[in-house]
This record gives sequence, structure tokens and C-alpha cells, in this order.
Amino acid sequence: MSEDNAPEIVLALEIDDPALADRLATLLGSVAGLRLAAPGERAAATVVARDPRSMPDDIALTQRELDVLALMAEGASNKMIARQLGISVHTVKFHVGSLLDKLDATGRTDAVAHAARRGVIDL
Amino acid sequence: MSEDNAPEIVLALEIDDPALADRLATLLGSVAGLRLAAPGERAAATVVARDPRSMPDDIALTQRELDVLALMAEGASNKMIARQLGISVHTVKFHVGSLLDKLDATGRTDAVAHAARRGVIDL
DNA sequence: TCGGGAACTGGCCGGATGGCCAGGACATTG
DNA sequence: CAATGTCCTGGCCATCCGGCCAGTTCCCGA
Repeated sequence: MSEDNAPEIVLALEIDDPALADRLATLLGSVAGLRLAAPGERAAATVVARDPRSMPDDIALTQRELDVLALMAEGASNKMIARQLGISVHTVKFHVGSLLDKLDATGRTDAVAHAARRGVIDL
Repeated sequence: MSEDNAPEIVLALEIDDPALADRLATLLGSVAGLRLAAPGERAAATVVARDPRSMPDDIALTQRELDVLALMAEGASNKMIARQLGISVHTVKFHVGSLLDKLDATGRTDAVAHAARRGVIDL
């Protein structure tokens, strides 16, 4: 069908882990319609992978805390989160407090930023 | 050779351009050893492409708003931002208000999340 | 059986936040 | 010059936030 109207897609790699980078380069390099970017070449898309070592130890968040965190990232207020999860505002505050503590954040905005930075959530 | 005991590499796609996203999804979806991530699934790597033309509106933020936004993303309170920028808390609130309006956010957490999503700031 | 963690709820309170009103200074552009 | 836009400041006020105290149910592991 559409082969010639679409030129090769140039992909750049930004992978911290050398092993993963090598595997991806091998896999992607042999795909027809794809080409890996030369150093400095402008790519249509970039494959990025955060360094797994940047995540110390899994920051043990409970399921409920993840629920609350996700809604926080949506900009939801405590009241909204409470309604959404069917719990009381007090309980939401309780979980938010735990989140602030575990994520070493000073406020909910900081907590979401930290969580996003660490890959705990995706914005 | 390298014994490929390695499982599939899960790839997430974050492509602004729907056409490019579709082409990449088709190409990458048929590569042995690769799998595209389900929505929200944690991926080993992410393919990103920010189409500069996809945000021509560029959400016209003034320099001062960008200053405030950056500090907000650091989790700074209005008082801290005021001290940092050498302006009054009222002025900070003013800029925050403009930010909330321009970014269509309900609060500072939402504003930071939106800005990060749109690539206005990097967490 | 006796912790202990997770989840949940309540009250209280100081401070932060955001919306609204008002104003002035300063530079760029028509 | 006048207009526009950015930046700055002030007050007022309803609401929200986060921290503190307290308690209750579960369920799991020592």
C-alpha cells in the first residue's frame, strides 16, 4: 500500500542502559521503513529510557496511595478525590500526608513532580 | 552469542503527530522481541516525538510567568517564589492566576502537570 | 495471641491558595 | 499622543491544604 510515499522514519536513541540500547539498536536497525539516526542527525522521534538506577528502591507506595496520587496528578482537590474514590476527605488527607512523607515532598504539587520525575506516574 | 533469554522489550509511544504515531505503531508492532505498551503500562523505553507544529499556539507565556511556573514545579509556595524573585506575594498570586487561566488548570498542581505534558517545562 | 501495617474516619487549626476588587509604572506599537 | 500589554502591588475573603490529635476496622506475620 503506502510504501513509497512514506520515507524512512529516522529514530534517535537515548538509552542510559547500554545493554538495552544495544538490543534496541539491533532490533530497530533491521526494521524496514526505519532507520537509526546518525549522531547529530535530526530524528523524527526519539527512543528514551530513564536510567533504572535513578529509582532507588521502588518507593513502596500502597495501592490506595497510587490511586490518590494519580488523581492528584489530574489536578483533583481532596474533595474531588474523596468523591471519586468513595471515601472521606479525611482519609484522602491521610493518604496525601503519607504520600508527602514517602515522596519527600513539601506539598501536593511537589509530590506530583517528584513522582513524575521518578517514573512512579506518567503525566 | 548473547543468549537472548531477554523477554520482550515493552515500548511506549508518545507521539504528537497521529500519522507518525500510526506508522510507528504499525512498524514496531510487528517486530519480534518488541511489544507496544498498553496505556499506562510501564515501559522499558518510550518513543517520543514532539512535533513543533503541533503546538503553534505556543501558549503565550510571558517570561515572568515562566519564572513562576518553574518555581511552582519545584514545589515552591507563593511565599518562596516571592522571595526568590524579589517580588511580593500578591504579584506571585497574580502570575499564578494568569498561569491557571492560560494553562486551563484548576490549581497549581494541575498547572504544573499541564505544562509538563505540553513540554512547556521539564520536570 | 499479640503486635503491626494498611485503610478508614473524625475534629481542630494555622497557614496557603485562589478569586475578586482596585491601582500605578513602564515599554512597544499604531 | 494614545493604546496595549506586561509587570508590579495592595486589600478582602471563602476555600483548601496540611499537620496535629484521636479513634475504628481489617488482615497478615511473628
